Amino acid sequence: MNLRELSSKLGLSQTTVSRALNGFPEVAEETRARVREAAEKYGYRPSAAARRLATGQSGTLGLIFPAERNMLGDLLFTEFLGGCVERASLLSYDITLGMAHGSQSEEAVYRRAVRNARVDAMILSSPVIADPRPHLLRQLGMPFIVHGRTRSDVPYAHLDIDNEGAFLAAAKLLCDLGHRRIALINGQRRFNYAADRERGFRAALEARGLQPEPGFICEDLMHEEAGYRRAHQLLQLGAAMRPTAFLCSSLSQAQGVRKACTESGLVIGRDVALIAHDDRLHDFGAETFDPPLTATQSSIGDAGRRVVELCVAMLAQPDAPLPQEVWPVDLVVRRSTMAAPAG
Amino acid sequence: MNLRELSSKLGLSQTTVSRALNGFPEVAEETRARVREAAEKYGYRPSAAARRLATGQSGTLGLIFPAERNMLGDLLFTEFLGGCVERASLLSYDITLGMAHGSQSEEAVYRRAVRNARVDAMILSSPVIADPRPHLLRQLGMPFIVHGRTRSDVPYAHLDIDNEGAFLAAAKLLCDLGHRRIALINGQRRFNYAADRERGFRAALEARGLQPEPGFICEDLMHEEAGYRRAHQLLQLGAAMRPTAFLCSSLSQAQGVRKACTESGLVIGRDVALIAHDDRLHDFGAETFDPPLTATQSSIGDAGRRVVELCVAMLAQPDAPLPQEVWPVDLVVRRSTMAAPAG
DNA sequence: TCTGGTTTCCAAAGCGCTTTGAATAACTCC
DNA sequence: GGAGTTATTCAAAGCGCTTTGGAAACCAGA
Repeated sequence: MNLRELSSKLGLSQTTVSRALNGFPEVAEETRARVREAAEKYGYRPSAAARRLATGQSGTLGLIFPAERNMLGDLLFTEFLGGCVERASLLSYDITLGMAHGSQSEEAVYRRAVRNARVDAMILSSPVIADPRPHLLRQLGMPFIVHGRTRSDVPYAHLDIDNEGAFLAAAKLLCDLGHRRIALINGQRRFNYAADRERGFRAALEARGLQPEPGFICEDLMHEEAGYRRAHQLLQLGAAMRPTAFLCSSLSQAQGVRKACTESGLVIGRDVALIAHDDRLHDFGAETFDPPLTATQSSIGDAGRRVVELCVAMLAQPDAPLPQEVWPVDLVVRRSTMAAPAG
Repeated sequence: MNLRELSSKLGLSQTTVSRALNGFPEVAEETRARVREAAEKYGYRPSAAARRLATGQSGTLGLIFPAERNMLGDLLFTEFLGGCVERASLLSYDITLGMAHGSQSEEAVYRRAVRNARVDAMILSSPVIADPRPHLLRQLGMPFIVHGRTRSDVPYAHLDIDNEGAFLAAAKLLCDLGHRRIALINGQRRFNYAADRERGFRAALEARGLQPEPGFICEDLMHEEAGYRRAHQLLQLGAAMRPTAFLCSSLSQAQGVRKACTESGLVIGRDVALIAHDDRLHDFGAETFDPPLTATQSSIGDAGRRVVELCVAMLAQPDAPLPQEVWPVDLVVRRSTMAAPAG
């Protein structure tokens, strides 16, 4: 059942039927109701392909697999992706995935994706500090939005969380609890979010007149093993030198830290304070940690949903100013933080 | 630059240019070369939308997020998805993702995806034992291929690994090493792959004249914590009763088992034998386990790549018999298995 | 009754490709 | 040299929708 058949059944022109269905104002409400009813009755579904050809819009957003993959990174990506897909389907958009294969450079992947022109816009995730992709896409004329931020000399659409503010607040809290030797177990420094977190961390110490101890700022992957390894090493320093508090970039890292502490006979929330960033993965939250974890938290799934919303809005209003959102991050105090042990 | 412009520049008809570019035989090789060159020179890219409308094919495969999500489940899905996307892009296909949102039933998601008809075929992952989706899609006239198998009264396209054979072989190996008390830490039983593995496990014991001990067959999630919890519980049984060997459905579970063993003062490969299934995630393999793990292994990423190949082949030859592949699974013996301790 | 303004609907022109059915050119073979 | 092939190329008809530029119908006011 296509538009022509439907309109002939109704005794109306294709124009009118099309407009009735798409909510244009110049069709009488009564007619619209009749058309809607008939469309329902005959199970009419407009052809996506035809609409795409006619409008020049594909109704599709593109997302490229991050060039670097690792377990927890994948997990965060999946959660973000899930949010994107969910909201996109609500807005009648598709999400299609691209990926670098073999020897292809990331740039080539983006170029190809744009050339093939099967997407109306792209979503960029995991930007590094000076990410080349915004410049590239801008040059290629492809609308895009970044999940995160990066260095750029021109404005670009983005949604990010206030990583710097979050880690500033978390580190200040630790300082105010009397901690002087605080370790940061961060994500890999070349990613912008990790750089922001480090900056927040440093600023907090500085504001309290402290300096980070040498070796107390670590960058590593987002998994348990990394947290364990880093914490284990730092705890070897002996009671007078080792950190009394840890600030982690992910719950997984925090698990590793806890494990290392336990092995050293230290109890989180009594001997060692621990704060981590919690991305609110759907099956794993700081409140179910043992002990319940003080955390900076922000749902990465919500971010995916919002990114898609913004992206669609951007396409609808190409001349509107580029959306730029930075979400504040909650610091939720639970039982893993306490005053620094005396001495 | 579209087809009309290009062909007028060449002084050829659109037909000829189109055929030259798409490799039809009825165009002279010399003409084809000329056309190719001009296309390259002017950066001509055929419009996907127009092609879709003209051919009725969308050049897109659909994949729906598994209804149930959990960390390792997501990870396996991501790895599979990565394989799909990689191969699809090589074959000039797109992968679009769908997802259940909120109250929508899984069936509704599939129905909607089909109605919207934006995909040529769908890829089904994580089938349960009697999965309703093949029947549904068949009825809706949507081509599909299943990654895994399920109960069905009609043939359907699929690619699976021989889970039953793998666990049969693994369990036999353990029996032949003298183990009598072997525990199976499986995935959730309602998934077909888990049921297959259990069947293989039971068959191996039976073939050796053994019976599974009560409580030694567990089903659980695919993560470390589950492995730890199950193993910990079984190891409480005391030296004469507890398992001397474990067979796990994933490396993550195996990590948990190792942890539980260590806590009980047992060493893998000396006191307790351990075999796990290794899906060959790109950043985590049984050979880097400590100790290197005897494993049944099969790359889930390769499966994704192959599924896409088969799917595309199926679309190209709709009348060919449905592809049905079941891959044998290697059992690689490493250092985590040894003869059962005496007694 | 006529005018000017709304409201409602329509015919037709694309969008850029594939594909059908033919026409033309080039060869072969008697 | 003409009939019968074969190798090339082409014009035109879709694919199913959106959208432009009117046209028809209706209404109130003069």
